[in-house]
Amino acid sequence: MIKKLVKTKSKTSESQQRKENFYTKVYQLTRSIPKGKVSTYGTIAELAGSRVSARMVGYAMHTAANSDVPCHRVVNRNGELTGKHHFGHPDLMRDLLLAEGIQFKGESVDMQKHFYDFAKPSKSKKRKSD
DNA sequence: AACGTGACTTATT
DNA sequence: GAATAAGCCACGT
Repeated sequence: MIKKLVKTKSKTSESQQRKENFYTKVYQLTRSIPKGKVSTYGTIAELAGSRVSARMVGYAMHTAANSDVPCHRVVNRNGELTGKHHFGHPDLMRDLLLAEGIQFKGESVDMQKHFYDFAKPSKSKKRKSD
């Protein structure tokens, strides 16, 4: 513990760091999704920061759309390809997922088979009976 | 700097 | 059970 108050910079950096950290986590988590699996915004949001809203995850994706982040493996809690319209072509996302071996249910991903739980237990965390 | 918008989710009506 | 409201936080105008 040599120095802990080296706040030479303004506090602005702090908030900036926080959000960058959040994005980074989101990227990491998204990248850690194995091929043939998908995850949801809510899950990632919780793992990236239990306080952040799932919306930010989507935003992070948009920001990371140019990175190596497989955004197509991230869908909403309903398994719907909500962000398909952001891939350049509405059908591109579905194509990518299909190429990964992911099965579809109409316009949505078959979550029951492809929902990737990063570290969550087999049982839902707060979902009721579901 | 206020306002609107958005790749979400949950609760209420 | 579909429609509406509200919470969430960052970003562009």
